[in-house]
Amino acid sequence: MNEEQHAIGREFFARHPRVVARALLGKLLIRRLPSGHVLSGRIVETEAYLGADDAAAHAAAGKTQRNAVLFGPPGHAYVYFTYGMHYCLNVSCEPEGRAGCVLFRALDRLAGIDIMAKNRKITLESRSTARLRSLTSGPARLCQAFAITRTNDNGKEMTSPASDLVLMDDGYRTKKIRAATRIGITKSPDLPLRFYV
DNA sequence: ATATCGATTATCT
DNA sequence: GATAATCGATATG
Repeated sequence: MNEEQHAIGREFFARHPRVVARALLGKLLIRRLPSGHVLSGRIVETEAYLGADDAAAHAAAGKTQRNAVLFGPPGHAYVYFTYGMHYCLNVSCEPEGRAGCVLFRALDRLAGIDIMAKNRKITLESRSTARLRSLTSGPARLCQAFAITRTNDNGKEMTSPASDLVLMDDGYRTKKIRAATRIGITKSPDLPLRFYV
């Protein structure tokens, strides 16, 4: 554990999702498993989802049971289930009472690669780059690799070093960040709210 | 490498 | 009853 490494505080997330999505690139997602194993990955792709002014956002039509976390305090996990089989992870943004979040779309795997492969049910006998990349490239893939589910993780505090799902800053700075339109949405497709390294 | 398609169910209209 | 912030398989170039 690097001594420069620290959990990112709640204030970081109490901002506009567009700002947070960009700022999260290069940060670490850490997962502590009940077994004691630790998984980690560096964030390389995110998307921002806003509130009432963003038709593609789950929060667009107001608060429901499903999206309640988005209206709560910043820095908490919003995990939703979609397409009948996939989970996706977001972190809540904006001050409490206002909706917004950042979707995690891809990570560069760091620690715990063999466990990620097991969680993904992927064989790594040939450690091809494509095979390794497929562990955590995609919002539902990274959730499966990190064993993130709605029942276990929705609403979880992600700013406490003691949490088993934490965001950390280790001082790494990304080189070039690019912006583009978001993927897989039909409603507000033209907003440049996707960020990647 | 790119395109198309089926899977499978919680959530909302 | 329709849709979905996706993925993996299959087909084709």
